[in-house]
Amino acid sequence: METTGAPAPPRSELSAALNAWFELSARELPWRAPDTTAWGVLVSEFMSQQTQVERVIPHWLEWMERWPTPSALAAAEPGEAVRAWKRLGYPRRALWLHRAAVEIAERHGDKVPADVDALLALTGIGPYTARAVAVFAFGDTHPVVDTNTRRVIARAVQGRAAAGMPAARDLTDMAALLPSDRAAAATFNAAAMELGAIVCTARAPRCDACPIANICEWRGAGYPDNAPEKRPKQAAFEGSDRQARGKIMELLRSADAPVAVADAVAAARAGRRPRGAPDPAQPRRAYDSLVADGLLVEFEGLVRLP
DNA sequence: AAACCGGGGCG
DNA sequence: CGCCCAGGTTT
Repeated sequence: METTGAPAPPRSELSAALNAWFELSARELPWRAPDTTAWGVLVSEFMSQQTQVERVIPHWLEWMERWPTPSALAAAEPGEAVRAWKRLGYPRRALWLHRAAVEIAERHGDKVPADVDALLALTGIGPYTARAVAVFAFGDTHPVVDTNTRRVIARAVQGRAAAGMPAARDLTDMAALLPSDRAAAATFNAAAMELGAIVCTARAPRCDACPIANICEWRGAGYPDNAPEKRPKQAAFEGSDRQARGKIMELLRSADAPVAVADAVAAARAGRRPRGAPDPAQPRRAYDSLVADGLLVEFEGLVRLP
C-alpha cells in the first residue's frame, strides 16, 4: 500500500468512529431486531442481493410470517415461493431460496449452518452471503464485503473514488480494520455497509454527514480520480429478454390455474416497445429460458409454476 | 473474465 | 435517460 504525506490514523479510530455512528444512525431494519433467527438473516440476504433494502422490508415481513423456518418453506411448493417473491426481481433467487430451505431441512436438521463452507454449499449462497450469515446470525468475525463496503474501503482507506481493486484486496483491507472483539467486529461489518448505503453513496456522497470524513483518504487527497468504476454497461431493459421473461412470470404469478403455452409466449410480447425492429424469436427464447431455469413447468400444452 | 439474470428509484 | 443496487451462477 502506498502511503504519502501524514501517516494514517490507527485502524481502531476508524472502526470506533464508524461503530459509534452506527449505534446512533443505523436504520431499524426488521431483521436487525434482537430476536431475529438465523433463518431470518439468511432470507434477508437472499432478498437483498441486487435489490435495495427498503424495497425488501415488506416482502421479508410477509415471508417470515408465512414461512418462519426452513422446513416451513421446504414444505411449500417452489412455485409458491416464486409467487410470494412478487416483483422483487431475479425470480431465480426465490427458487434458490426454496432449494436452500430444502437442503437445510434435509441435511442440517432444519438449522441454518454456522460454518462458512457449509453455507457456501447451499444453493444460491456465494462468498458474500455465506460470510454475511456467519457474521450477522452467528457473530463470526470474518470480513463481510459487499458493494457498499468496497466503496467505503476504496475511499476511506485506499483514497480512490470507487472500488476498482481486486475483490481480494478489499477483503484483506477490511480484515485489517476489523476489531478483535467479536460483537464489535459484527457491528463494524454492518456499519461499513450502512455507511456506504446511506452516506458514502456512489452518486452523491454526503461527506458533511460522514463520521469518518476527517480520516478519509479520498477526501484528504482532494477527491482524486473522481470517475465511476469501469463496469460493463448493462444492456437496456426496455425490449430486453429480461423484460420479456418478466412479462411471462407476471402472467404466471397472477394465474390461479395453468395457462396455455401459447398465451405464456404471447405475454412476452405484451407492452413491449423496442427501439428498433422487434426480435421475432425473443418471446419463445424467453419462455424456453424460464423452463430451463426451472421457473416454469410445461405439461400437455399448458404451463404452470413449479 | 465476461455474460446473464428484474425491477425500481434517484439525480 | 443513465447509473446503481446487502450477488450468484454459468460459460
